[in-house]
Amino acid sequence: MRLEVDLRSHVPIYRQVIDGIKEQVAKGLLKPGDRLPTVRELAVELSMNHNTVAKAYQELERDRVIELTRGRGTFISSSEDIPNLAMRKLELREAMKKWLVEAHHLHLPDEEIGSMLRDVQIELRHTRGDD
Amino acid sequence: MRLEVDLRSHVPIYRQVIDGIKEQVAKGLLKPGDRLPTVRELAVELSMNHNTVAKAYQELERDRVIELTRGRGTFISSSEDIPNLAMRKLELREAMKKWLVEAHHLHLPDEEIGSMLRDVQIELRHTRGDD
Amino acid sequence: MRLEVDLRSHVPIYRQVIDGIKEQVAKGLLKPGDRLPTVRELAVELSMNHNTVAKAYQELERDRVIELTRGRGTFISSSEDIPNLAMRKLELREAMKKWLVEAHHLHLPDEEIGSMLRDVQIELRHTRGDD
Amino acid sequence: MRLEVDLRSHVPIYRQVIDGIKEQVAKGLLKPGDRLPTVRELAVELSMNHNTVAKAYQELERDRVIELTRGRGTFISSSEDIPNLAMRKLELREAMKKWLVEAHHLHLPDEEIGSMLRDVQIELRHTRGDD
DNA sequence: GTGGTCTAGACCACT
DNA sequence: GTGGTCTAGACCACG
Repeated sequence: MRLEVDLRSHVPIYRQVIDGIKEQVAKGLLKPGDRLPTVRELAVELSMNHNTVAKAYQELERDRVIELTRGRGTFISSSEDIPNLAMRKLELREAMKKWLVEAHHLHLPDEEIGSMLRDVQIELRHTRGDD
Repeated sequence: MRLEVDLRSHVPIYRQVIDGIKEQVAKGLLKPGDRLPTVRELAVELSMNHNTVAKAYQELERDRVIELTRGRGTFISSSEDIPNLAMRKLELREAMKKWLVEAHHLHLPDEEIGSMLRDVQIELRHTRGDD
Repeated sequence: MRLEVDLRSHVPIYRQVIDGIKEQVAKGLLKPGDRLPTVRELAVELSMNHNTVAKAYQELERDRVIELTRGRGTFISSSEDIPNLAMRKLELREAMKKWLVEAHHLHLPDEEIGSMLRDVQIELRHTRGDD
Repeated sequence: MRLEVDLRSHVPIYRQVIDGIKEQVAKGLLKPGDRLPTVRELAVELSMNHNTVAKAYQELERDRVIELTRGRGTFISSSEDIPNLAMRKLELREAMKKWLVEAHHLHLPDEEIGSMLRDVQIELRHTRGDD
């Protein structure tokens, strides 16, 4: 499950787990139907409490990224519907504004922002292998 | 000092103050040499604890966005050097990655990402008046 | 036995089986004396563990919806007596209160609640063919 | 805070807390802007762990019923927007269907359904005092 | 003093 | 053996 968790970070651990799994889905390393480790397996693997993993899994389920079933396990969702789409698009715009403001303070020219963005897109796609 | 602070947001208030001021600098509404309200003035204006404003000012000074001079006041910095440039570029890249991962989960096509980028850039520049 | 079971739902599978059969009885698709598949047949048909189906049948028998007779099979009950009637009416009232509270939080006006309720009644009756 | 929690019920405690608070809001006993007890106060009052109350509060915040702010407290929300409205309406319809199926199995005539509906609506409104 | 997170360890319902 | 819930008790960031 190659998840990196930084205990010193101020980002909550369960949040890092969520982000890591979402990233792997975006990269195509995890595909619909794939089974995730059990809550307790992943907890041991990442040396954390199972409640922390469970919290991450529950939020991922709310976002329809995964499907949790008692007694059966956890799977990457194939669901197409996206909860709260409109609100999340607004939040995405706000997030973009924040990093463009930061880029301005770093004196980054637009071309460098564009190329950095393309770089990261390629990094995400590369693993996916569909560029 | 038109700063909008949302108490309902989970983003800490001092962070919202920092982001708000950085955004106004990026937009050109605040220029090098401009004087900022004192900690206590701004605290009253935004109806918040002055410790909160002080914390925001301290972080802005650390980032060389503003300059605090005892007795004279607080001014937008004209300094050209950017502390921790390399590290902050890495963080920017990470922020972009997170953003793109979220965009993927919202099924945002590349064109929409591009147009959103141009939109927000224009929004930031518009106030600045240098497009 | 057109039963729809959603593994993603947090409603236990045996509960979904119970509700599905009760719904078919309410719709008149299953009538007193009709024979149900055996536990194992239904388990195969719905691709689930036979323990799960057995648990559903047991609860249905407790509620006198079906009758299990060893060796002969399982039939929709023609019994008129309703176990725990008083208690179940109280529970029904509680359930109604819960969805009225939810309706309030969705800002649904009373007329919409009423029309939604009539809609569902018609949906149930329609299959029954006695409107 | 007159919340009744039944430890013997199979409904999770945090869920009972959520439902209880939603009911009080629907009844008008809690109004926008009203302050709720702190997580720890309510935990003591209801003799449960503060984590359980926190979980309830967090879900209530996700549904925009309340607003949580670190260091300030918890308040009934005045927000008008309802997350996931469409999906929740569908769930409400499903709840009604289940309810009507159960009512059929209890041989409840339509008139009794209607009168029960009015009864419960009045019970909810009565405390609110706007009938 | 507020809510947020985390751990350790327990018990339960479901498959 | 799966996930879900709960308690007890700790520490942290925020205002």
